[in-house]
Amino acid sequence: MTTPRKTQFFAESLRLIHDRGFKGTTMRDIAMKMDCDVANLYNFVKSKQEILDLSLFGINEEFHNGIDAIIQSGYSPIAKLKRITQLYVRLSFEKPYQISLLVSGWRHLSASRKADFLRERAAYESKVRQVIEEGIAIGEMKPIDPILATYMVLSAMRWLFDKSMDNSSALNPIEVERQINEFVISGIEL
Amino acid sequence: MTTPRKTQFFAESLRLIHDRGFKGTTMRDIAMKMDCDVANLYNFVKSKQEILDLSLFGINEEFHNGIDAIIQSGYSPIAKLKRITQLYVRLSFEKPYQISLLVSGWRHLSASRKADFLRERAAYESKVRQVIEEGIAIGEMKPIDPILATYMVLSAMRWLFDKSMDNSSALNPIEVERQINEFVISGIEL
DNA sequence: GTCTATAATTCGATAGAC
DNA sequence: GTCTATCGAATTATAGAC
Repeated sequence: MTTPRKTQFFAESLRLIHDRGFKGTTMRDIAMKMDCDVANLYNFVKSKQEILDLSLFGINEEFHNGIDAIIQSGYSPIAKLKRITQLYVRLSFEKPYQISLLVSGWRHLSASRKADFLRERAAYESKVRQVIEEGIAIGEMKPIDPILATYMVLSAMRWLFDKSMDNSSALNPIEVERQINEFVISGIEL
Repeated sequence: MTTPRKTQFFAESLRLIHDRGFKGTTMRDIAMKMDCDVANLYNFVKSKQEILDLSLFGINEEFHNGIDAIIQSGYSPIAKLKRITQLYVRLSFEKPYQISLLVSGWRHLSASRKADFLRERAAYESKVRQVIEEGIAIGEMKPIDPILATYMVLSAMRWLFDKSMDNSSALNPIEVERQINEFVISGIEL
């Protein structure tokens, strides 16, 4: 069951985890934000670790589903790449604190869950790489190293989640998406 | 005084801090790697926090000095940008664990030192932005948003330190630098 | 769902002998 | 520089009453 209180619990937790890191965020910190006692938090999760697990694999699945839908579409490699950046930009604006987990928070997963995450991440990086390889093969893209290109394309957007939660920057999602796509595509299009 | 033992202390500390995070790394963890007792570590620093402070502001100064030398040179904006990526790539290979601090470890600085760091970071981002603005002004670069361009250019390299410490990837620094520069410049050159 | 109280562990740091 | 020993504080998590 998802209650408003539970929703607030995850929202406050993720904000704190982003600001102070997972280990640097205590259950007391979260309880303070929730204005309740520490013991209450265990109504929502059975451990602190579970906050990270549920949040991280939630956004992970959402991202993977989006990628898979794009990969399986009939679009050209360039069009697919544009849709992938579009997906990443949208998620960075809508769920910046979850994206933060995909970028850096995953390090604090348990050893077993971390192995799961890294395996899945390698899998979707491989999917993006195959799009680029296909683009090169059909002459749509430059003969760039597909592995490096994958890292550069995905990494070029990894500042966005951090700025989108900064109210002082006031970015326009539409304009940001347009400019990121132009930059990325210019760097890779033949 | 810098002894071999002290050098090892910082090396082991930085590796652990990268893998487990600053809060997730304990003085006991470091002592274990050093094969000595916890108390010995306080011969090298007066607190755990000082490990982060010294390491982070050390690499920070090195990076800033490099940027400043490039900015003050007589090169064209495009050439300056190439040299900046060259500097970033070189440091990512030579000192990946320190670069990791610049990318994410800075969050665990004390409030006062964190403010210092963020001020200096904004200053050098501004310097890079001015190079791009000049490049646009003289018609060397596309009329891209200079702020977004700065973030994209710098961010496009932020995966590198992480891969360079991964022995299984075996990247060639020269080739990586060439491809990153080609990607970045293609994305921004008119 | 909320609270009080507390168990059990782990942490950074210090004192003082050698 | 190295060690033993330990302090005081902070942490996650649980038990049990309301």
